[in-house]
Amino acid sequence: MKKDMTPEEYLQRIMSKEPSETCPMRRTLELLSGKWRTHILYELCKKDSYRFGELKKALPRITNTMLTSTLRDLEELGIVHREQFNEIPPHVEYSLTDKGKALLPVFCELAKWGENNLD
Amino acid sequence: MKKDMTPEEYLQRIMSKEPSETCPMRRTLELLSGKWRTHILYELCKKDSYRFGELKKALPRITNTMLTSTLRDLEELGIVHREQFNEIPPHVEYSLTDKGKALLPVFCELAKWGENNLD
DNA sequence: CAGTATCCCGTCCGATACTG
DNA sequence: CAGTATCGGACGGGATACTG
Repeated sequence: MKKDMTPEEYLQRIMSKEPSETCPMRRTLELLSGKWRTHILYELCKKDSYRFGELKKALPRITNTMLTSTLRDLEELGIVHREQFNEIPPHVEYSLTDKGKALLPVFCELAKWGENNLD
Repeated sequence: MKKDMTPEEYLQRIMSKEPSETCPMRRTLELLSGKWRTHILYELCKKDSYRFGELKKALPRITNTMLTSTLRDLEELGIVHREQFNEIPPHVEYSLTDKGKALLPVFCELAKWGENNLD
């Protein structure tokens, strides 16, 4: 985005280029939909890496099943990296890939919106 | 956000202030979750106002039921404004409130992420 | 035109128990 | 510790028909 473009102008450019059905925005929104995806990603923003149990503690209402399957989905999308250490007891670490870290500005804007517009 | 803060620093500040369960971020993510909410909001960014049928055409896979109920939800949250003209045939216009327009930078960052990271 | 009203289905998701 | 396996239920969401 050129420095002299307002968000409006930038969006205008994006929107005008794309047919509505498969445009990047729709696909992006699709990627991030699902009950837990954004919550997990936000959590992963906070620290360099997380172990399974840490994530579970940070998101107390998620179940094992959902945490596992959502992490797998995000891994497959190239947003989350999973590193398995062959130790006993098992040891796995989750972190954001570069693609995942690129979401940081998104969360930043969401945070700002929340601060200014909630309640 | 002060001009000299990086997104990382800003997020760091947000995150450190808040207990994890009811923090603004979580509540914001909650607000925007649901299969159609972000799609409708993105659509509403494109033009000053939409009629019901226009939105339906722009989102061909949504059903009447879902469009109505999601719009009602967003109206209740103060994000969408509904204006009803008492004419025959009926005429209703939907637009973003100021709170809704404040989401523009979020969509902007999402668009950028999509451009750089899809495929 | 801008919706309701109904009925109904599939998948998402949770709870619980178990394991390498 | 970091998960699977299994089952079941709710509810998000679809299709269709109808209306002020």
